[in-house]
Amino acid sequence: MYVHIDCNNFFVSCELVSRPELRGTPVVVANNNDNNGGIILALNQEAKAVGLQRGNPIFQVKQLIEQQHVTVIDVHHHLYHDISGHIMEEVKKTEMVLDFVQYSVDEFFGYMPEDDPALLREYLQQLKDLILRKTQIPVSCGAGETYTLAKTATYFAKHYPGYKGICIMPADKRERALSQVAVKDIWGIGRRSIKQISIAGVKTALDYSRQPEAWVNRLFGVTGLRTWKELNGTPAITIASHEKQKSIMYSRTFAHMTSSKAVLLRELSNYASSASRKLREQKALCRSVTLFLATNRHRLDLAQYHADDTVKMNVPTDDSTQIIGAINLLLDRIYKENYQYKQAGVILGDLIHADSIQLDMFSDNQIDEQVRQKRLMKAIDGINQRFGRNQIHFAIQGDEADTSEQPAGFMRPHKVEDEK
DNA sequence: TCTGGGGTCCTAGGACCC
DNA sequence: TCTGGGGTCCTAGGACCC
Repeated sequence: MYVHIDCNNFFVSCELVSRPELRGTPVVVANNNDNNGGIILALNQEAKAVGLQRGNPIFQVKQLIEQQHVTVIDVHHHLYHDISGHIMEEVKKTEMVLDFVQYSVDEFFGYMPEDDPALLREYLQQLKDLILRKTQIPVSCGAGETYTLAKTATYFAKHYPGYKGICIMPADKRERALSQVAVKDIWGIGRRSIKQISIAGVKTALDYSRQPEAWVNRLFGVTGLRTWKELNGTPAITIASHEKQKSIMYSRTFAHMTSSKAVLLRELSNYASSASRKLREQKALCRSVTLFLATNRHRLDLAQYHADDTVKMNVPTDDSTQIIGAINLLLDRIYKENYQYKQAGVILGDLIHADSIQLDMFSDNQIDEQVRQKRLMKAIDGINQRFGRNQIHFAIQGDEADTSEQPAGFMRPHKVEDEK
């Protein structure tokens, strides 16, 4: 059967690893917390119990947070990325799950060549225990005949305490289970489709699965059809592995708006640097670099401007120097003065696996140059891994480069010249 | 005046997911 | 005052080709 593993309240669970004293108290993770801005990105059961919800803007629930003594923690995306990778490794090492792939930062899919519900439950319990022991992250697990059914099983595991975090949904229990899932809770049926679905009197996942194929196809196209097949026990969805990822994005909403080109360039150079590092981690190369800028869409009193542009790379690259260079060029092309920018980002697209590059396409000089650059990138990544993120970086990234993960007591270099 | 029948590739926008 | 940061796939329409 297909299996699905979902981390519980993932961002908060990650933060609680280093702050165990907060266990049992309401905790939320939010972005741009220092500015009192931002929204709730994740929360634990205790925080849900006092009435908070994912997506609440902090300023709207300020009072509730103070009254209920809720701890608000700033988001640390790379911590979650690292812990996620750790879980991935630990599960892979057991060799209990085939085709184990990461679906999102807190979710995994795989396949277990086993039909017996009792045995499956036992295996998943072993994995759940292992993950908790090795990473201190609690997870919920589901198993079913397809990815969609496995994920639905996890939904039961999370919502009904009786399952104790693990739910197996064999074929003979499928219809009964689906009759208890509202159609809005089906994976693949979004908000926009719900209206049309309710008009037809479809209320549960079972109702949906029993609609005629032609009806599903007409209203929701091939994607709706795939979900329909999966609910009926026929695998129709593939989960792409990490190696086949098609783009890498790095973007941020600023705590404070800026119209300064210099500030944007510094920020974007940092994003380009982080995105390039991710690229190298995945052993991938990009063939296009995109930059986008946006003003604050909530500020209707201010002039609005959204822009993006892309450059194609002549030679596929994972080189920070080249990617930062492209960003420089793109910013020149789309930057306009007199706008208050709130958000900006970098997208590396058209990814290919590094092995597939053909070196003999280039002249000897280019190969020399490429080899030198590769060594440089490797050295930079090595130093940063050892001494802390962004300890060594490009001058254009500025001295305010992300310092959030530096080991305590380690001094940053003061002069840009030193870093060369 | 009348204006084919095929194909590919690219892009923008929409819908979905976490 | 203050409203996230990632991703995927599908479709329609335009440019271009024979």
